[in-house]
Amino acid sequence: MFEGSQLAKKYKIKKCECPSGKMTRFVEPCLLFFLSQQASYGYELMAKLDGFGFPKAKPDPAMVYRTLRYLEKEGFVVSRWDIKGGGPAKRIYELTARGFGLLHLWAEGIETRKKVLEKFLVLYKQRFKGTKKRMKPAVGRSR
Amino acid sequence: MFEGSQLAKKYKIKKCECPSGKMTRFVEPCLLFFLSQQASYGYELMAKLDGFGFPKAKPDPAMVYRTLRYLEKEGFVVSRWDIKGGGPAKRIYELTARGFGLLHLWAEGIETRKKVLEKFLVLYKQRFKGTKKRMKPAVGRSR
DNA sequence: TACATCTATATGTAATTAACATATAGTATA
DNA sequence: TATACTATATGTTAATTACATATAGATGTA
Repeated sequence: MFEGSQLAKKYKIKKCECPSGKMTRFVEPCLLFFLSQQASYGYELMAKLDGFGFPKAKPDPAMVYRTLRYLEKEGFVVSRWDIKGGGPAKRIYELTARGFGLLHLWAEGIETRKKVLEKFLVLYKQRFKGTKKRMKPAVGRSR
Repeated sequence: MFEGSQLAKKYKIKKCECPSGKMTRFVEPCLLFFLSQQASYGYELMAKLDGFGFPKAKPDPAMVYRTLRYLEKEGFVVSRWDIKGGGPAKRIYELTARGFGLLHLWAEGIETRKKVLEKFLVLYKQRFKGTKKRMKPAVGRSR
């Protein structure tokens, strides 16, 4: 996400020191949402995630498949095998009523998250507007 | 964050199953931002975090102190002891030029995160507008 | 037909990050 | 002199992600 960034180069901040591009447990709500649109299976859901504009280039298959199994174990989705179509058998997942409930809950949480990030960005832009983003350390302290 | 939520009750979703209120590594950029305003120390920074509208009620002292030591180890902040003021000695932190760089990098990352969350919410609202948020599972599948 | 490639699902393990618990100690106040 | 508050810090467990690898059917192609 930040590799090759101009800022990272400027301040000699290596990749490993950079803020991670993780979106904590964001795969789960995405899967729930996709399944709320229509039943689907792991491989296809992975492709949808790929086009979602994730920070990380590629979604991890492990995350997708394990999350789906977890959701089924907890009763948020149900699955059945599809051996009709071409290629290897697919495990088709469908969202249950509880699954819809979880999705709505996630949406509330994501709304909150977004607001917190927005608040940060408002304060940040306020603090640095007009500057060249290379402020000297502030002197003195609070109280 | 979701305990006591109407939705959670409605769908019998227990606390432990709920999406976590975590904001991955969000303490770090907040500390950097506060220090970009003025030098400060752990206990005071913790209080500022508290008022930031975090999903979790109280910030974890362990996170704050450990993050500050990490930032110093990596050269993003420098510290000195303050034994003048009342109460126990305080370790005052100041942001370095590299620290400012890291903050700007974080701001870029947070902007990206926010956009991803926004995208999710737009699609979600589009999908469920007008419904009572209790949709029956979709039938049929893709292709 | 043999081989590579694509589709599809799945698990094992290491690394990262957060959460919870606890220790230490100086200062203020009741 | 106990109690609460301020202040910093570390040890350990739990949660979550990242990376590696296994399996296997179907399809294309040399």
